[in-house]
Amino acid sequence: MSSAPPNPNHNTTAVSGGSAAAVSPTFSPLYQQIKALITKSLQSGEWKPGELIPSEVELANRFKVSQGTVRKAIDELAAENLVMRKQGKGTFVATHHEERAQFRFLRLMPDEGVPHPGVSQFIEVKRMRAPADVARLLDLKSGDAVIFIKRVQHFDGVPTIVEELWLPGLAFKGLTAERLEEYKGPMYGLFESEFGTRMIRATEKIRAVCAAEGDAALLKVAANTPLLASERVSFTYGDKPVELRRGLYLTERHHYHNELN
Amino acid sequence: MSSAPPNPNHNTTAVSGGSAAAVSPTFSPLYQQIKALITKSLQSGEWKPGELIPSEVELANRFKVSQGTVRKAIDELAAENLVMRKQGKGTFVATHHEERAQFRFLRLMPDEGVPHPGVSQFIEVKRMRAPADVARLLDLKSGDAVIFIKRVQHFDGVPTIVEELWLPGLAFKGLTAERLEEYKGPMYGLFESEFGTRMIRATEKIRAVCAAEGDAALLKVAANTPLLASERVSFTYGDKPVELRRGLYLTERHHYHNELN
DNA sequence: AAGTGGTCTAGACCACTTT
DNA sequence: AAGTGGTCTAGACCACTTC
Repeated sequence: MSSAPPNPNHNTTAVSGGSAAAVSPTFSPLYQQIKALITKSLQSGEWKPGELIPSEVELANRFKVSQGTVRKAIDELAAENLVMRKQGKGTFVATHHEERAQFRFLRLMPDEGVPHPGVSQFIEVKRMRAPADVARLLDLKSGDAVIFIKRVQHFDGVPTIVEELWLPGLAFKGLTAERLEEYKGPMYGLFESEFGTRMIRATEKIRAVCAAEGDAALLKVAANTPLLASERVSFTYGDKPVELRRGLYLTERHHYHNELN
Repeated sequence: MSSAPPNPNHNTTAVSGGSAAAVSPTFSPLYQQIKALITKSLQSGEWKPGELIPSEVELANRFKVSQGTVRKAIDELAAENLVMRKQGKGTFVATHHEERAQFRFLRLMPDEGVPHPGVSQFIEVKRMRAPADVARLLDLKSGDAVIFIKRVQHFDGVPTIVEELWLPGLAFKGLTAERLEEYKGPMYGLFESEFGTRMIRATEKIRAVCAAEGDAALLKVAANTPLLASERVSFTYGDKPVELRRGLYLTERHHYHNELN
């Protein structure tokens, strides 16, 4: 048989995405363009958390590139925990409804034994106007509507975390104390399923502080007990901040675990 | 011209490494075997930190595999920060003598401004016998010789970190207070250059504690000031623990920064 | 011009899962 | 048997660096 002609389809041209809109004139590698297109479909909800995305072969046909190029794009998405590959089955959209995803953001581990989910006690849930510092971190305007949540988390019956959360009011319309109370599982699962907002990345600042009287009472410890103070900002697709969480961790029977690579 | 015959060189056979000793009968993917061979050369010091390793083409010839397979092996080593690729130049053994490597393990950042290296004040350097807890973490026997170092680090003239280190005596023979004092730059650079021990990974446990009187005095703060307590174990090739570091961080003008992905 | 890593393609076969 | 991701090969050209 005769060989296929060499195909000089190189990266000075943007991908021609079937009938999709032409890609804007960025001249990044093809696989990065493909990655961006797939990310767009994830963001738009075309493929929902937990679902199977099209196979590599199908995506390669759709985008008119080789399977290897699609593979490299998906490899990076898998490395960023946006999708999960399962040999023989396919590639799935990542979800917070997973054993493994549970402890990706909460790094507080028990000194003894294996980590297991805590029990939430909601102290306060209300709508309010964003203070300046909250607005800045969430990329909102000062005074924009936000939802404020305060809760205590118990592990083995011991109150261990007291935390305050701020969420953009617009994206979390309809989030009430009742919804929170009745929901089983981690809050990120609720945010993902009910509000279509998936946290994919976060930055955290940690300090040591002394427990103020109110927080000490909630944690049932003496005032001035040393606590870990964490300020975490979580981001969804497009590096958009969508949650501010300020937590106080009691580290007498727990520690914050980190891997440095 | 005639085409080259398809080459059914598949992964049920171990790599035949030229004149090197035959690989033990593990049946992992070829690129993992190549990765292990390259790691071995890194560990043995065949290529030293900062040096250029052989090109992908040369390694492919040496190991009798395709360039793509070598590439995949090196890709993973680069992701683990064992080597660094530079387009057009080659692949280099990672080193702690690098701007970028400086803040890979020390995550304490100033609240304002950019991070810059601290100034060390050595309090104590001595040889001693490993207490049980230190021995356990360093994978030594209780009573084995270790080197103990206590120092304070100052940032902008402000004492901010007091830390104690334990190193296996065997690997760090000849490490004295004088060597430490005269050495410019981060300790990991010294360990790498002078003792051939390169830290490649670490695990850290963090808690909040109250400053004891001695530590408070060193940091020039009131006793009972809340401090971040970090216990870090660093590992070299082969997941061998080679450093235990217990630090107390003053987090009044600094914070511990973490990225959650 | 030559050498390096970076991208892209095409095709083969393997390992795993489902039908 | 068919479909999926996983591995491996071979060859082409690009981008960057050095000579």
